[in-house]
Amino acid sequence: MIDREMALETRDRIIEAADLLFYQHGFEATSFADIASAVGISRGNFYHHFKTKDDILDSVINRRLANTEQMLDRWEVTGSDPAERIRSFIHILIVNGEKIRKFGCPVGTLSSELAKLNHAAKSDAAALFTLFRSWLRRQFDRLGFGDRSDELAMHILGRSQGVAILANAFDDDGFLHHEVDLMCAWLDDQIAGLTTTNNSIRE
Amino acid sequence: MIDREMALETRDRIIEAADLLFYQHGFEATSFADIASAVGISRGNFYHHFKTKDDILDSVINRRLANTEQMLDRWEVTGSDPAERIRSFIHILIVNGEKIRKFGCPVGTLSSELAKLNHAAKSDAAALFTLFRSWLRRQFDRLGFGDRSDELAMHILGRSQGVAILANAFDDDGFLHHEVDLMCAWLDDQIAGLTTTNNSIRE
DNA sequence: CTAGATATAGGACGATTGTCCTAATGCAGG
DNA sequence: CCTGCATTAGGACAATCGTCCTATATCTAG
Repeated sequence: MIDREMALETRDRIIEAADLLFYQHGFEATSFADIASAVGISRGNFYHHFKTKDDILDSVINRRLANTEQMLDRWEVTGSDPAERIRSFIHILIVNGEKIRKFGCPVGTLSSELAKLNHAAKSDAAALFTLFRSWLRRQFDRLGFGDRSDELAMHILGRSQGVAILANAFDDDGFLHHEVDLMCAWLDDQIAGLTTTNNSIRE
Repeated sequence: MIDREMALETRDRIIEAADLLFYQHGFEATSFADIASAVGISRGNFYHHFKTKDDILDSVINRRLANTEQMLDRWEVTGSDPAERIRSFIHILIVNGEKIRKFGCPVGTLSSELAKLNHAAKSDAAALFTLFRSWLRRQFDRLGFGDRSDELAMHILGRSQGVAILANAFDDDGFLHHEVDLMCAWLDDQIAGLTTTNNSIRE
Protein backbone atom coordinates (compact mmCIF):
# COMPACT_ATOMS: atom_id res chain seq x y z
CA MET A 1 0.00 0.00 0.00
CA ILE A 2 2.53 2.52 1.15
CA ASP A 3 5.13 1.49 -1.42
CA ARG A 4 2.46 1.80 -4.06
CA GLU A 5 2.09 5.40 -3.04
CA MET A 6 5.83 5.83 -3.08
CA ALA A 7 5.99 4.34 -6.54
CA LEU A 8 3.26 6.62 -7.78
CA GLU A 9 5.03 9.51 -6.20
CA THR A 10 8.22 8.75 -8.11
CA ARG A 11 6.22 8.15 -11.25
CA ASP A 12 4.47 11.46 -10.88
CA ARG A 13 7.74 13.23 -10.23
CA ILE A 14 9.08 11.76 -13.48
CA ILE A 15 6.02 12.90 -15.40
CA GLU A 16 6.18 16.34 -13.85
CA ALA A 17 9.87 16.78 -14.68
CA ALA A 18 9.36 15.42 -18.20
CA ASP A 19 6.41 17.77 -18.68
CA LEU A 20 8.55 20.78 -17.88
CA LEU A 21 11.54 19.62 -19.94
CA PHE A 22 9.41 18.70 -22.95
CA TYR A 23 7.98 22.18 -22.80
CA GLN A 24 11.25 24.02 -22.36
CA HIS A 25 13.44 22.02 -24.73
CA GLY A 26 11.09 19.87 -26.78
CA PHE A 27 10.35 16.17 -26.72
CA GLU A 28 13.13 14.99 -29.00
CA ALA A 29 15.81 17.15 -27.44
CA THR A 30 15.01 15.90 -23.94
CA SER A 31 16.89 12.71 -23.08
CA PHE A 32 16.40 10.17 -20.33
CA ALA A 33 19.55 11.48 -18.72
CA ASP A 34 18.01 14.95 -18.57
CA ILE A 35 14.86 13.73 -16.88
CA ALA A 36 16.80 11.47 -14.54
CA SER A 37 19.07 14.22 -13.31
CA ALA A 38 16.08 16.56 -12.94
CA VAL A 39 14.24 14.02 -10.78
CA GLY A 40 17.40 12.82 -9.06
CA ILE A 41 17.07 9.14 -9.87
CA SER A 42 19.02 6.61 -11.87
CA ARG A 43 18.68 6.28 -15.61
CA GLY A 44 18.00 2.56 -15.62
CA ASN A 45 15.28 2.94 -13.05
CA PHE A 46 12.90 4.41 -15.59
CA TYR A 47 11.77 1.15 -17.01
CA HIS A 48 10.07 0.12 -13.82
CA HIS A 49 7.66 2.98 -14.38
CA PHE A 50 7.61 3.38 -18.17
CA LYS A 51 8.23 0.89 -20.92
CA THR A 52 9.49 3.44 -23.40
CA LYS A 53 10.07 7.14 -23.93
CA ASP A 54 6.82 7.35 -25.85
CA ASP A 55 5.06 6.07 -22.75
CA ILE A 56 6.39 9.05 -20.84
CA LEU A 57 5.12 11.32 -23.58
CA ASP A 58 1.68 9.75 -23.34
CA SER A 59 1.66 10.28 -19.59
CA VAL A 60 2.79 13.87 -20.01
CA ILE A 61 0.02 14.55 -22.50
CA ASN A 62 -2.53 12.89 -20.22
CA ARG A 63 -1.28 15.03 -17.36
CA ARG A 64 -1.69 18.15 -19.47
CA LEU A 65 -5.14 17.03 -20.54
CA ALA A 66 -6.17 16.52 -16.92
CA ASN A 67 -4.71 19.82 -15.76
CA THR A 68 -6.30 21.70 -18.63
CA GLU A 69 -9.68 20.11 -18.06
CA GLN A 70 -9.43 20.97 -14.39
CA MET A 71 -8.57 24.58 -15.18
CA LEU A 72 -11.44 24.92 -17.65
CA ASP A 73 -13.85 23.36 -15.20
CA ARG A 74 -12.74 25.84 -12.56
CA TRP A 75 -13.39 28.71 -14.94
CA GLU A 76 -16.77 27.30 -15.79
CA VAL A 77 -17.76 27.34 -12.12
CA THR A 78 -16.30 30.64 -10.96
CA GLY A 79 -16.90 32.87 -13.97
CA SER A 80 -20.58 33.62 -14.20
CA ASP A 81 -20.54 35.28 -17.59
CA PRO A 82 -19.48 33.21 -20.62
CA ALA A 83 -17.87 36.33 -22.10
CA GLU A 84 -15.83 36.76 -18.95
CA ARG A 85 -14.72 33.13 -19.22
CA ILE A 86 -13.56 33.70 -22.77
CA ARG A 87 -11.64 36.72 -21.56
CA SER A 88 -10.01 34.47 -18.98
CA PHE A 89 -8.82 32.26 -21.81
CA ILE A 90 -7.46 35.21 -23.76
CA HIS A 91 -5.59 36.43 -20.71
CA ILE A 92 -3.62 33.19 -20.40
CA LEU A 93 -1.32 34.90 -22.88
CA ILE A 94 -0.55 37.57 -20.31
CA VAL A 95 -0.56 35.35 -17.23
CA ASN A 96 1.94 32.97 -18.85
CA GLY A 97 3.56 35.76 -20.86
CA GLU A 98 7.07 35.22 -19.58
CA LYS A 99 7.09 31.49 -20.33
CA ILE A 100 5.47 32.04 -23.71
CA ARG A 101 8.09 34.57 -24.71
CA LYS A 102 10.76 32.05 -23.75
CA PHE A 103 9.30 28.74 -24.90
CA GLY A 104 6.13 29.47 -26.83
CA CYS A 105 2.74 27.87 -26.19
CA PRO A 106 3.03 24.36 -24.68
CA VAL A 107 0.16 23.08 -26.81
CA GLY A 108 1.15 24.60 -30.13
CA THR A 109 4.84 23.81 -29.96
CA LEU A 110 4.26 20.20 -28.95
CA SER A 111 1.72 19.74 -31.71
CA SER A 112 4.12 21.18 -34.28
CA GLU A 113 7.03 19.05 -33.12
CA LEU A 114 5.05 15.81 -33.12
CA ALA A 115 3.76 16.61 -36.60
CA LYS A 116 7.32 16.90 -37.88
CA LEU A 117 8.40 13.73 -36.11
CA ASN A 118 5.44 11.87 -37.61
CA HIS A 119 4.82 10.77 -34.07
CA ALA A 120 1.89 8.54 -33.19
CA ALA A 121 0.97 10.80 -30.27
CA LYS A 122 0.29 13.78 -32.56
CA SER A 123 -3.45 13.19 -32.38
CA ASP A 124 -3.23 13.05 -28.59
CA ALA A 125 -1.53 16.44 -28.61
CA ALA A 126 -4.26 17.74 -30.92
CA ALA A 127 -6.77 16.55 -28.32
CA LEU A 128 -5.37 19.27 -26.08
CA PHE A 129 -6.45 21.79 -28.67
CA THR A 130 -9.82 20.11 -28.88
CA LEU A 131 -10.27 20.57 -25.16
CA PHE A 132 -9.91 24.33 -25.50
CA ARG A 133 -11.91 24.35 -28.71
CA SER A 134 -14.90 22.56 -27.22
CA TRP A 135 -14.82 24.67 -24.09
CA LEU A 136 -14.71 27.90 -26.10
CA ARG A 137 -17.43 26.66 -28.42
CA ARG A 138 -19.64 26.01 -25.42
CA GLN A 139 -19.09 29.55 -24.14
CA PHE A 140 -19.95 31.06 -27.51
CA ASP A 141 -22.96 28.83 -27.76
CA ARG A 142 -24.21 30.06 -24.40
CA LEU A 143 -23.80 33.59 -25.65
CA GLY A 144 -26.18 32.69 -28.45
CA PHE A 145 -23.88 32.31 -31.44
CA GLY A 146 -25.38 28.96 -32.40
CA ASP A 147 -23.78 27.40 -35.46
CA ARG A 148 -21.08 30.03 -35.56
CA SER A 149 -19.79 29.02 -32.13
CA ASP A 150 -17.21 26.55 -33.38
CA GLU A 151 -15.64 28.83 -35.95
CA LEU A 152 -15.48 31.63 -33.41
CA ALA A 153 -13.77 29.24 -31.00
CA MET A 154 -11.27 28.25 -33.66
CA HIS A 155 -10.73 31.88 -34.50
CA ILE A 156 -9.52 33.04 -31.10
CA LEU A 157 -7.69 29.76 -30.63
CA GLY A 158 -5.76 30.57 -33.78
CA ARG A 159 -5.26 34.19 -32.80
CA SER A 160 -3.77 33.06 -29.50
CA GLN A 161 -1.42 30.68 -31.23
CA GLY A 162 -0.19 33.34 -33.61
CA VAL A 163 0.40 35.79 -30.79
CA ALA A 164 2.40 33.14 -28.92
CA ILE A 165 4.58 32.42 -31.95
CA LEU A 166 5.47 36.06 -32.61
CA ALA A 167 5.83 37.01 -28.94
CA ASN A 168 8.32 34.16 -28.71
CA ALA A 169 10.16 34.99 -31.93
CA PHE A 170 10.55 38.67 -31.09
CA ASP A 171 10.44 38.34 -27.29
CA ASP A 172 7.94 41.19 -27.43
CA ASP A 173 5.76 41.83 -24.41
CA GLY A 174 4.16 44.97 -25.83
CA PHE A 175 2.92 43.14 -28.88
CA LEU A 176 1.46 40.45 -26.67
CA HIS A 177 -0.51 42.92 -24.58
CA HIS A 178 -1.69 44.85 -27.61
CA GLU A 179 -2.98 41.73 -29.32
CA VAL A 180 -4.75 40.62 -26.16
CA ASP A 181 -6.55 43.98 -26.14
CA LEU A 182 -7.45 43.51 -29.80
CA MET A 183 -8.86 40.06 -29.10
CA CYS A 184 -10.97 41.38 -26.24
CA ALA A 185 -12.20 44.21 -28.47
CA TRP A 186 -13.00 41.68 -31.17
CA LEU A 187 -15.01 39.70 -28.62
CA ASP A 188 -16.96 42.80 -27.61
CA ASP A 189 -17.67 43.55 -31.28
CA GLN A 190 -18.95 40.05 -31.85
CA ILE A 191 -21.25 40.26 -28.86
CA ALA A 192 -22.42 43.73 -29.88
CA GLY A 193 -23.09 42.51 -33.39
CA LEU A 194 -25.12 39.66 -31.97
CA THR A 195 -27.86 41.94 -30.62
CA THR A 196 -28.08 43.90 -33.85
CA THR A 197 -30.75 42.43 -36.05
CA ASN A 198 -29.75 44.06 -39.31
CA ASN A 199 -26.33 44.52 -40.90
CA SER A 200 -26.54 48.26 -41.31
CA ILE A 201 -23.42 48.81 -39.29
CA ARG A 202 -21.26 46.87 -41.74
CA GLU A 203 -22.91 48.49 -44.75
CA MET B 1 37.07 27.58 -62.50
CA ILE B 2 34.88 24.74 -63.57
CA ASP B 3 35.60 22.69 -60.46
CA ARG B 4 34.64 25.70 -58.40
CA GLU B 5 31.28 25.64 -60.07
CA MET B 6 31.04 21.93 -59.40
CA ALA B 7 31.80 22.48 -55.75
CA LEU B 8 29.23 25.19 -55.44
CA GLU B 9 26.75 22.99 -57.19
CA THR B 10 27.27 20.24 -54.63
CA ARG B 11 27.18 22.78 -51.83
CA ASP B 12 23.90 24.16 -53.09
CA ARG B 13 22.45 20.72 -53.43
CA ILE B 14 23.33 20.06 -49.79
CA ILE B 15 21.70 23.30 -48.69
CA GLU B 16 18.62 22.61 -50.76
CA ALA B 17 18.22 19.10 -49.35
CA ALA B 18 18.87 20.32 -45.81
CA ASP B 19 16.33 23.10 -46.29
CA LEU B 20 13.62 20.64 -47.20
CA LEU B 21 14.52 18.15 -44.46
CA PHE B 22 14.75 20.83 -41.79
CA TYR B 23 11.29 21.94 -42.79
CA GLN B 24 9.74 18.50 -42.95
CA HIS B 25 11.36 16.92 -39.90
CA GLY B 26 12.98 19.76 -37.98
CA PHE B 27 16.59 20.76 -37.52
CA GLU B 28 17.45 18.52 -34.60
CA ALA B 29 15.74 15.44 -36.00
CA THR B 30 17.59 15.73 -39.31
CA SER B 31 20.95 13.97 -39.25
CA PHE B 32 23.94 14.20 -41.54
CA ALA B 33 23.10 10.72 -42.74
CA ASP B 34 19.64 11.92 -43.77
CA ILE B 35 21.02 14.82 -45.77
CA ALA B 36 23.78 12.68 -47.27
CA SER B 37 21.41 10.03 -48.53
CA ALA B 38 19.06 12.71 -49.86
CA VAL B 39 21.85 14.35 -51.83
CA GLY B 40 23.52 11.05 -52.70
CA ILE B 41 26.98 11.81 -51.36
CA SER B 42 29.19 10.45 -48.63
CA ARG B 43 28.76 11.48 -45.02
CA GLY B 44 32.37 12.45 -44.46
CA ASN B 45 32.36 14.63 -47.52
CA PHE B 46 30.31 17.28 -45.77
CA TYR B 47 33.19 18.91 -44.02
CA HIS B 48 34.74 20.10 -47.24
CA HIS B 49 31.71 22.34 -47.64
CA PHE B 50 30.60 22.99 -44.05
CA LYS B 51 32.56 23.05 -40.83
CA THR B 52 29.64 22.04 -38.66
CA LYS B 53 25.93 21.27 -38.69
CA ASP B 54 25.21 24.77 -37.47
CA ASP B 55 26.98 26.06 -40.56
CA ILE B 56 24.47 24.19 -42.70
CA LEU B 57 21.67 25.73 -40.68
CA ASP B 58 23.11 29.19 -41.27
CA SER B 59 23.30 28.52 -44.98
CA VAL B 60 19.75 27.19 -45.01
CA ILE B 61 18.48 30.30 -43.23
CA ASN B 62 20.40 32.54 -45.62
CA ARG B 63 18.91 30.64 -48.52
CA ARG B 64 15.43 31.17 -47.11
CA LEU B 65 16.17 34.82 -46.52
CA ALA B 66 17.30 35.25 -50.10
CA ASN B 67 14.34 33.35 -51.53
CA THR B 68 11.89 35.27 -49.38
CA GLU B 69 13.41 38.62 -50.28
CA GLN B 70 13.25 37.67 -53.94
CA MET B 71 9.60 36.68 -53.64
CA LEU B 72 8.66 39.89 -51.85
CA ASP B 73 10.55 41.97 -54.40
CA ARG B 74 8.65 40.22 -57.16
CA TRP B 75 5.36 41.06 -55.50
CA GLU B 76 6.45 44.64 -55.05
CA VAL B 77 7.05 44.97 -58.78
CA THR B 78 4.10 43.06 -60.20
CA GLY B 79 1.31 44.01 -57.82
CA SER B 80 0.36 47.59 -58.41
CA ASP B 81 -1.89 48.02 -55.40
CA PRO B 82 -0.37 47.67 -51.88
CA ALA B 83 -3.64 46.11 -50.71
CA GLU B 84 -3.38 43.54 -53.46
CA ARG B 85 0.17 42.76 -52.35
CA ILE B 86 -0.98 42.18 -48.80
CA ARG B 87 -3.64 39.86 -50.15
CA SER B 88 -0.89 37.99 -51.96
CA PHE B 89 0.82 37.48 -48.61
CA ILE B 90 -2.37 36.25 -46.98
CA HIS B 91 -2.92 33.80 -49.80
CA ILE B 92 0.40 32.06 -49.17
CA LEU B 93 -1.62 30.09 -46.65
CA ILE B 94 -3.74 28.69 -49.45
CA VAL B 95 -0.99 28.33 -52.04
CA ASN B 96 1.15 26.36 -49.60
CA GLY B 97 -1.88 24.89 -47.86
CA GLU B 98 -0.96 21.26 -48.35
CA LYS B 99 2.56 21.67 -46.98
CA ILE B 100 1.33 23.79 -44.09
CA ARG B 101 -1.22 21.19 -43.07
CA LYS B 102 1.56 18.60 -43.09
CA PHE B 103 4.53 20.49 -41.66
CA GLY B 104 3.32 23.89 -40.51
CA CYS B 105 4.85 27.23 -41.47
CA PRO B 106 8.58 26.96 -42.27
CA VAL B 107 9.32 30.25 -40.52
CA GLY B 108 7.26 29.73 -37.39
CA THR B 109 8.23 26.14 -36.73
CA LEU B 110 11.93 26.82 -37.20
CA SER B 111 11.76 29.83 -34.91
CA SER B 112 9.97 27.81 -32.23
CA GLU B 113 12.40 24.92 -32.46
CA LEU B 114 15.50 27.09 -32.25
CA ALA B 115 14.01 28.92 -29.25
CA LYS B 116 13.65 25.62 -27.40
CA LEU B 117 17.13 24.49 -28.37
CA ASN B 118 18.54 27.80 -27.13
CA HIS B 119 20.25 27.89 -30.50
CA ALA B 120 22.46 30.81 -31.49
CA ALA B 121 20.75 31.01 -34.88
CA LYS B 122 17.38 31.83 -33.32
CA SER B 123 17.81 35.52 -34.08
CA ASP B 124 18.67 34.66 -37.69
CA ALA B 125 15.42 32.74 -37.93
CA ALA B 126 13.60 35.71 -36.44
CA ALA B 127 15.12 37.82 -39.21
CA LEU B 128 12.94 35.83 -41.58
CA PHE B 129 9.92 37.14 -39.72
CA THR B 130 11.39 40.62 -39.84
CA LEU B 131 11.61 40.38 -43.60
CA PHE B 132 7.86 39.80 -43.88
CA ARG B 133 7.14 42.32 -41.15
CA SER B 134 9.05 45.14 -42.83
CA TRP B 135 7.57 44.36 -46.21
CA LEU B 136 4.04 44.33 -44.80
CA ARG B 137 4.67 47.51 -42.83
CA ARG B 138 5.79 49.21 -46.05
CA GLN B 139 2.58 48.18 -47.80
CA PHE B 140 0.43 49.48 -44.95
CA ASP B 141 2.44 52.65 -44.87
CA ARG B 142 1.80 53.21 -48.57
CA LEU B 143 -1.89 52.75 -47.91
CA GLY B 144 -1.60 55.64 -45.48
CA PHE B 145 -1.69 53.92 -42.08
CA GLY B 146 1.33 55.84 -40.85
CA ASP B 147 2.41 54.92 -37.32
CA ARG B 148 -0.09 52.09 -37.17
CA SER B 149 1.59 50.29 -40.10
CA ASP B 150 3.91 48.19 -37.97
CA GLU B 151 1.28 46.90 -35.60
CA LEU B 152 -1.00 46.08 -38.51
CA ALA B 153 1.85 44.19 -40.12
CA MET B 154 2.46 42.26 -36.91
CA HIS B 155 -1.25 41.59 -36.63
CA ILE B 156 -1.71 39.72 -39.88
CA LEU B 157 1.69 38.09 -39.44
CA GLY B 158 0.40 36.69 -36.17
CA ARG B 159 -2.94 35.74 -37.65
CA SER B 160 -1.17 33.79 -40.39
CA GLN B 161 0.96 31.96 -37.86
CA GLY B 162 -2.04 30.97 -35.79
CA VAL B 163 -3.88 29.71 -38.83
CA ALA B 164 -0.86 27.62 -39.82
CA ILE B 165 -0.61 26.07 -36.35
CA LEU B 166 -4.26 25.02 -36.18
CA ALA B 167 -4.49 23.96 -39.82
CA ASN B 168 -1.55 21.70 -39.09
CA ALA B 169 -2.87 20.39 -35.78
CA PHE B 170 -6.33 19.57 -37.16
CA ASP B 171 -5.30 19.05 -40.79
CA ASP B 172 -8.24 21.29 -41.59
CA ASP B 173 -8.41 22.87 -45.03
CA GLY B 174 -11.82 24.43 -44.52
CA PHE B 175 -10.66 26.34 -41.47
CA LEU B 176 -7.66 27.58 -43.42
CA HIS B 177 -9.78 28.96 -46.23
CA HIS B 178 -12.30 30.50 -43.86
CA GLU B 179 -9.61 32.32 -41.90
CA VAL B 180 -8.01 33.58 -45.10
CA ASP B 181 -11.38 35.06 -46.03
CA LEU B 182 -11.63 36.65 -42.59
CA MET B 183 -8.18 38.17 -42.92
CA CYS B 184 -9.05 39.65 -46.32
CA ALA B 185 -12.29 41.02 -44.87
CA TRP B 186 -10.33 42.48 -41.98
CA LEU B 187 -8.02 44.16 -44.46
CA ASP B 188 -10.95 45.65 -46.34
CA ASP B 189 -12.41 46.92 -43.06
CA GLN B 190 -9.13 48.55 -42.13
CA ILE B 191 -8.89 50.28 -45.49
CA ALA B 192 -12.54 51.33 -45.32
CA GLY B 193 -12.01 52.74 -41.83
CA LEU B 194 -9.04 54.68 -43.10
CA THR B 195 -11.10 56.97 -45.33
CA THR B 196 -13.62 57.66 -42.60
CA THR B 197 -12.62 60.78 -40.70
CA ASN B 198 -14.81 60.23 -37.66
CA ASN B 199 -15.42 57.07 -35.62
CA SER B 200 -19.19 57.05 -36.02
CA ILE B 201 -19.09 53.59 -37.52
CA ARG B 202 -17.64 52.07 -34.38
CA GLU B 203 -19.95 54.09 -32.13
C1' DC C 1 12.45 -12.97 11.72
C1' DT C 2 11.96 -14.53 7.35
C1' DA C 3 10.30 -14.76 2.50
C1' DG C 4 8.85 -12.29 -1.28
C1' DA C 5 7.72 -8.49 -3.87
C1' DT C 6 8.99 -3.94 -5.25
C1' DA C 7 12.13 -0.05 -6.13
C1' DT C 8 16.46 1.48 -7.17
C1' DA C 9 21.30 1.96 -8.90
C1' DG C 10 24.64 1.20 -12.12
C1' DG C 11 26.37 -0.48 -15.95
C1' DA C 12 26.24 -3.03 -20.57
C1' DC C 13 24.20 -3.18 -25.21
C1' DG C 14 23.95 -1.86 -30.07
C1' DA C 15 22.74 1.95 -32.74
C1' DT C 16 23.31 6.58 -34.05
C1' DT C 17 25.02 11.13 -33.37
C1' DG C 18 28.36 15.06 -35.05
C1' DT C 19 33.06 15.33 -36.11
C1' DC C 20 37.47 14.25 -38.02
C1' DC C 21 41.13 11.67 -40.67
C1' DT C 22 43.08 9.40 -44.48
C1' DA C 23 43.39 7.35 -48.86
C1' DA C 24 41.70 7.41 -53.46
C1' DT C 25 39.87 9.93 -57.38
C1' DG C 26 39.30 13.60 -60.90
C1' DC C 27 40.89 17.36 -63.21
C1' DA C 28 43.80 21.64 -64.23
C1' DG C 29 48.14 23.76 -65.61
C1' DG C 30 53.01 23.20 -66.74
C1' DC D 1 53.19 12.77 -68.77
C1' DC D 2 53.53 14.73 -64.45
C1' DT D 3 52.55 17.64 -60.48
C1' DG D 4 49.31 19.80 -57.42
C1' DC D 5 44.93 21.04 -55.90
C1' DA D 6 40.10 20.20 -55.11
C1' DT D 7 36.72 16.74 -54.35
C1' DT D 8 35.14 12.55 -52.77
C1' DA D 9 34.39 8.04 -50.25
C1' DG D 10 34.70 5.42 -46.36
C1' DG D 11 35.73 4.54 -42.03
C1' DA D 12 37.41 5.74 -37.18
C1' DC D 13 36.40 8.44 -33.23
C1' DA D 14 34.23 9.56 -28.68
C1' DA D 15 29.90 10.78 -27.00
C1' DT D 16 25.19 10.06 -26.45
C1' DC D 17 20.88 7.94 -27.51
C1' DG D 18 16.94 4.64 -25.89
C1' DT D 19 16.74 0.22 -24.01
C1' DC D 20 17.69 -3.65 -21.18
C1' DC D 21 19.90 -6.61 -17.52
C1' DT D 22 21.35 -7.70 -12.95
C1' DA D 23 22.62 -7.06 -8.31
C1' DT D 24 21.44 -4.44 -4.27
C1' DA D 25 18.45 -2.05 -1.22
C1' DT D 26 13.87 -1.36 0.78
C1' DC D 27 9.69 -2.60 2.64
C1' DT D 28 5.39 -5.42 3.39
C1' DA D 29 3.01 -9.74 4.55
C1' DG D 30 2.96 -13.86 6.96
